[in-house]
Amino acid sequence: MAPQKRKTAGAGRNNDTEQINKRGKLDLSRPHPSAQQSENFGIVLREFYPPEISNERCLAYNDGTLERPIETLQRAYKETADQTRAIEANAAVVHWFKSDLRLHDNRALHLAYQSAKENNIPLIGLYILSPQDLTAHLSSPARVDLTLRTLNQLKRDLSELDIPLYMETQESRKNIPQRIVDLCQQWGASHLYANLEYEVDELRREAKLIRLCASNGIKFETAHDTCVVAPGRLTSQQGKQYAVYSPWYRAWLGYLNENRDCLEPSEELGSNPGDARRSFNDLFTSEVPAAPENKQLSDEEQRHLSQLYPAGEHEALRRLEVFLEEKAKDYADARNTVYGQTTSILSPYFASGILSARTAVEQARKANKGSLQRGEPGLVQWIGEVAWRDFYKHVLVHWPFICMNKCFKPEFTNLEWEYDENKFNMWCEGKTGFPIVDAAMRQLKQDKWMHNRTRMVVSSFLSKDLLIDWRRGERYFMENLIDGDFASNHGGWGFGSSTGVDPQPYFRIFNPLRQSERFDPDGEYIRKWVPELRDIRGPEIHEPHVRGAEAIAQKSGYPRPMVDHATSRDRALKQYKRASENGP
DNA sequence: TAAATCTTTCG
DNA sequence: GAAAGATTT
Repeated sequence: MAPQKRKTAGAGRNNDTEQINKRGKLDLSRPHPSAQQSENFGIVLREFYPPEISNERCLAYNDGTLERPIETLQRAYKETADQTRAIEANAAVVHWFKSDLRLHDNRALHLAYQSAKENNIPLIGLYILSPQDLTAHLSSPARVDLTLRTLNQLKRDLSELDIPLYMETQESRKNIPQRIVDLCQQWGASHLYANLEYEVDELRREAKLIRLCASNGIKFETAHDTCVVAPGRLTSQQGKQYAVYSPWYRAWLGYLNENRDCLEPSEELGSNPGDARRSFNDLFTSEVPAAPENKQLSDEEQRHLSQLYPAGEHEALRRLEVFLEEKAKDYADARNTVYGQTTSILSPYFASGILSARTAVEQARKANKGSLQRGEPGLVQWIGEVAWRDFYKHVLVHWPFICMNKCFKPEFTNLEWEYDENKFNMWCEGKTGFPIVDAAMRQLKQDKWMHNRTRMVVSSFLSKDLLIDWRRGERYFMENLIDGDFASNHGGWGFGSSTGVDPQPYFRIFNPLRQSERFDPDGEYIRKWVPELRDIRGPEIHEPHVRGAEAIAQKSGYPRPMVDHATSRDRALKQYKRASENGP
């Protein structure tokens, strides 16, 4: 056996250099060494995922000779095709709502409706809340609350079309496929529809459901819906998945210009094709489930959040319209200004599927006189931001191992992150002594949302200035954000910490002070979120302790900077450089 | 979608 | 010696 070059010594380190081939690409034919790093990331790994997800199961997704979850699903369809070909519709058609909580422009719902119409049978909506799922996926109480509030509206809107929405709680996620089959059989439904979610657990669950349905005489059809361009559609000339946004974006634009039907919204639903009031009357009284105990908001939070983010797709469509009419023209210039409503704040609605990304892009295109890439700079830029959402979902489908606590760039797996609870808590609580960072973290804590610019600032601060494992920040965001979406959140953290696909280069380290001066020039954002500094009027607010506002800061108890940025910057450069030279 | 530092240019 | 430009991290 060829001798292996000795890398950084250290307990639990795997020094296998063959993992990375000469082009620096991940060798997918063998387990990734980071999978054996559970000692290093022990606290993270155990906290992130339930213990039944072992390292071995992580490896499967990482192994190119095995299959991706999307391929597991495709295989399930292939192998059950004979069983389902002959299935005929009988008493009802079911649409299973997941994170597609809308009637408008919903691909699978529309297919379900068409199927019901062709067979003159009732359409039934189904929603299952799984507390175990919510816990495993770190769904924030705010997002759960928005979901439940939206279900109330969805139920009303469906009811007006005489379509019932049956909702229930299933404690264990494992039981969901069987429960769905049971319900279908109870209702005499032989056709089930749902939109795909692309996370590993979800795709594997759906693959199981396809087989379970097939063996029980039910045809389960899934649709690509959440992305404007379905994952897998865009590959480079060499047939590879893009790992850089810009070329991917050009391909995305090209594809949409060639395939205009991708942007066509699904037809509006009419009233229930079958008489559900007669056959399924009791389903109309189904109540929205309660939030699980660990996902509850206080009354005050609930009031606050339902004011900030009113539920339902009518609100989402209204916001879209207002944004496109009033804000979009300034968006290109104003979007980085962190104070005031310069952005659309549609992310909570995208994340839970209350608004269709397709509708959003199509409406923006129309507002831009039919062009996706030329014309009004604000509209073009905004379409590009919605495209980032597609990009990160495509990345997730192609490299599903990112679902398993892996960063995209393996060389940064072994970076010597800090795990200092105290420092981490100072970041969480917005007590770092860097006004722009603290303002952002407090905005997150109270509004459960943060401006995109400050997401980059605080993620850079955590991973570069504090050198704390970016996964802790990723997790904290998921636990708090009302718009928490795995792919976008992971993508954003990978970008900010320079460990992801198309990241900013590791030596591109934000200077919190410079960011503050550029994007909150008048200090209004800081003044809004950091009351200790409210009385500081001038530019010293960005750096109170060294700009002559020390007295105010001290009196109000605003903390001194917890680190020296220049020193931290040097340390981060050194560590990142070392990790990138040493490899995984 | 960076910032720091080094180098050149101009008055 | 400021400001613009190029290079480095």
